[in-house]
This record gives sequence, structure tokens and C-alpha cells, in this order.
Amino acid sequence: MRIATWNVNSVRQRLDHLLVWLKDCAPDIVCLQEIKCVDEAFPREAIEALGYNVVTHGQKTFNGVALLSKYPLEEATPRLAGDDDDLHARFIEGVVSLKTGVVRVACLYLPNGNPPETEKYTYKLKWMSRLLEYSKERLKTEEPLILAGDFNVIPAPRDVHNPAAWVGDALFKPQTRESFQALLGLGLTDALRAVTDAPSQYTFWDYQAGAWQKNWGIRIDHLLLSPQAADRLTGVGINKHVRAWEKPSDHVPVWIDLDLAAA
DNA sequence: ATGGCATGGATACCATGA
Repeated sequence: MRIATWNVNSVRQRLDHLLVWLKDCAPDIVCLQEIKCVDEAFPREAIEALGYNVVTHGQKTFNGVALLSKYPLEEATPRLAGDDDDLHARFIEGVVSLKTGVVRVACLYLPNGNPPETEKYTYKLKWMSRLLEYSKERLKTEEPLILAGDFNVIPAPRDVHNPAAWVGDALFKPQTRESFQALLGLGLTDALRAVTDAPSQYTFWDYQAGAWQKNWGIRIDHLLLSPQAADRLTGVGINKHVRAWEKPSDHVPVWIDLDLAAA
């Protein structure tokens, strides 16, 4: 089973890329972030035509997440628990049933948090704290769980071209990285780091300053696996070539393969 | 070329992002 995540930076602007990539990569489950539209405006028919079930949690203009799955999505639930006043569309989870049991996938778009001296960073840290609580609860079930999305966290210096330039940034500040490490401390595995120690495994390149051409990237799109999922991990990939397409997203897809028997 | 952006949604620029 292949599970992928991609921040598309507007699903309507990126629909052609998304359809081509879905055919090439052939993921079974996809987590999309920054769809940047309300649910009614999501191009669901074109995606359903490729054999996917679709659930969305969108909002006008900003944010927005979606789950695509070749298997029926059960228990599709938007919003991360812990703050009823948080109206940003940044989280949706779903469950699929296989012969061997269920797989739960949480699709998330973690707040950017810049500038760090503002309430935006406070919001980011609180969101990460809520994600930690959510993960604690879900891990108790001892089922395959995948947290996939744009975490807006650079986990370590090897995950950024020029660490010195990012020390004060909300994506790389010590408190941000510590909060991410707390997730791993629960027993979650960073899938990419389970298969390689190599530096420069970037998933995002800024549109500005020729960042792509200079390979000034950062690794901020992640798939975190519960022990029951990590035990089944057989492969991880970053579809870097997608960043070279015409009018691309600034993020590229990341995928994992799990050895789970199909339904 | 010595500075290089993209998106949506109100326009005839702005907020947001990372």
C-alpha cells in the first residue's frame, strides 16, 4: 500500500499536475494540503474518475486539506481536538479497512508560525501540543497510524541547505524542533529517516531567489508512523522531479510503501 | 540580467506563505 502527502498550493491551480502525478505514482491514499478552496469548489469529479474516494475539509482562500483513497474512507473527521475556537482547516483523518485490519491516516497542515515573536508562533506551538495529545490517544490503540502532511518543521540541520540562515525561523527554532522530537518520543517514526541518513532530502523550495535552481531547499513534509506501521515500511520516496514542472507547487510529494495486505 | 514569487480575493493592491 502506498501512502503519499503533497502540499499542492491551490488544488485548482495544480489539478493538471495532480492528475498526472496520481497516474504516475499510483498512491492508494493521498493527503493534500493547502487546497485553498471551499469543499464545494474542490475538483472532486476529476479525481473520482481515477478511482479515488474523496473527503475534504476546506475553507475560503487559505489552508484546506483533503484525503483521497482507493479504499472507502470510514470515520472521516475534520479538525484537531483541543481548541474549539480554532477555525483553520488544517486537519482531517480517515480510516480504511483491510483484510489485516484498519489503517488510520491523519492529514495535517501544521501552522507556519512566522513571525516567531507574534501570536502566530504561539498558535503553532499550541497546535503542536494538541497534535501531541491526539497522537498519545491514537497510539493507545496499537494500530497502524500515519500522520502525514506539511509539518512546517525542519527537524535537523541536515534538513536545510543553510542552517545558519534559519536559526530564528519558526520552522527551525529550538522549541519547534523539540516539539517535533516529542512526537517521535511517543514512538512515532519519521519514515524518511528510517531509510536514510542522507542530507539534502528536501521537499520544499521557495519560489523566490532562484531557490530551486540553487537547491536551497528544506525538508518539512513528513510521514510519521506508529510502530505497527513502521514495522511494515518497505520504501520511501520524494518526487523531486515534480518541482521542475511548469508552474509547480513549491512543495513536492512524499510517499511511503507499507507491506499491508489489501482488502 | 547582480535580482530574481505565487496564490485568492477583494481589485486597480493586499494578506499570506516559508
